[in-house]
Amino acid sequence: MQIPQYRQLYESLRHQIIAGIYQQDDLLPSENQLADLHQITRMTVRQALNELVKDGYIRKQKGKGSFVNLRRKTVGMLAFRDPQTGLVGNELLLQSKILGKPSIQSWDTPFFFPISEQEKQAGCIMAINLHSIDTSPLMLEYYYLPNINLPGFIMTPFVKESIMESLRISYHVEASGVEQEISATLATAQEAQFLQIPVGSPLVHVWRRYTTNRMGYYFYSSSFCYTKHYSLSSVIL
Amino acid sequence: MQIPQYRQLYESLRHQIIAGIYQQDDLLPSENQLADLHQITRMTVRQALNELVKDGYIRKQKGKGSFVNLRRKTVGMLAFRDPQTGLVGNELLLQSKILGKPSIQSWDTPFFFPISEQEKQAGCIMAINLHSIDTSPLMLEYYYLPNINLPGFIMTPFVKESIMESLRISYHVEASGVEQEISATLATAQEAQFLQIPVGSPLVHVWRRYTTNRMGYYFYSSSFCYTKHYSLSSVIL
DNA sequence: GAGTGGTCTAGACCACCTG
DNA sequence: AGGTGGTCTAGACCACTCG
Repeated sequence: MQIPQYRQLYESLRHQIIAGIYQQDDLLPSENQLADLHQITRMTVRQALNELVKDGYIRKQKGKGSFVNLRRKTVGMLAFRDPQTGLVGNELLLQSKILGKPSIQSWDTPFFFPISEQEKQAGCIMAINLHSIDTSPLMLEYYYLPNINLPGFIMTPFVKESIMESLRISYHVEASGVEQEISATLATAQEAQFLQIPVGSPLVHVWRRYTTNRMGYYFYSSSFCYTKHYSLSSVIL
Repeated sequence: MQIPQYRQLYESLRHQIIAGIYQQDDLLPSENQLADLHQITRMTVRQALNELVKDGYIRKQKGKGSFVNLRRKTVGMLAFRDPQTGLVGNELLLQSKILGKPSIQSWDTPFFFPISEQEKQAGCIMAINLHSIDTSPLMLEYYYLPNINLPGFIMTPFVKESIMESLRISYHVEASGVEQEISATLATAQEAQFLQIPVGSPLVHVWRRYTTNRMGYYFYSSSFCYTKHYSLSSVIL
């Protein structure tokens, strides 16, 4: 078996929800109906539906059924949101841009997160990403990648001007979880310059440590967010 | 059946993990062993273990087993953390205190979140909670509770000087999810006074909308966090 | 009363990991 | 080779919802 049956059903339903075939608060077929329809047992259907619940696509109610939920949880990532229009994340025209050339250097000591000996030996690829909406910068991100098994990273062109996308597409490294440390700071000269704001503006500072699909490989980021016009939103179940 | 068997096993294992009987990275008994031990089927054991995975108490690895994970995800809540010692949440001696008397008032207009007609009619219970570590204040929280089905709330003594605890113990209202909006601000005179910090200090400002186990009942909070010495941490899978 | 999701049983085969 | 977790089957009874 290549792809598990519950996964296929999950993807099928997920696709229909995203495509709008099932809409907000629509009632999905019952578990027994789905089981008959796909010629699988109800337990397998339940596994697919429970994954959809976990990922926020549907909600279940005993005695009634499974309903579509379009408000999805943002998995660890904070997404920008316009409090005026209510627009979130991808609905906004977010632009991403790599600043300068990524460089290989030694780790800052002390680094915010504890670094293993192997990571220290390997050195650190540092890259800077600036996210804007229209022409106004919102978030300045410093990425720190242990230089392990990423051949040619600093020479390879970036995908969609995004470090996360490049890791995913070019090296099949995907973030599977995030640990975040959040604080408030005042903009220094450098942050003020990149974000085109006055020195001393309040910024949300987020340190992140990403776990990945590559066992034992972590990477890190330090982000400065200007939240005067757009706040950071996250929905968690 | 009162309490499901998988829930009993979940609580039993969870208790043993918290109590330190199973420690970080310890190997739990295998699914088959747990099934034999508790005279239940493996599928029921798996449901218990999967809940533990979901709540971050253990991790599973195919071919090896289930391992204890003490780094738990903080469900929606941001927990304070001391970057020096690495202490998180309850390990720190966090003190909670209700400031003044809660009052029933009308909702601020406009309120940060959209308010339903029913919530507007009912009015709003406002209460202020201050969280400190030792004697230094860390977080100032304004709670906004729709005055629906909370008889005697403003007269009832609080449980552990905490609004969330009081809702849970006295009214069986429990938060099941959170939507957060995060921004950075500068401390006003009022925040500076409560938090005993200079006016103009950078603060993390968090607006929250809680979903609860009571269908259709939401409550809200607005928190100001002083992050100079302790950052806000959250781990999300 | 009929249908729904929640819980549970007693098996089975598989891919993965370790000795 | 033997044990582990991942997937799956074909049933069952229950509490809840609604007409």
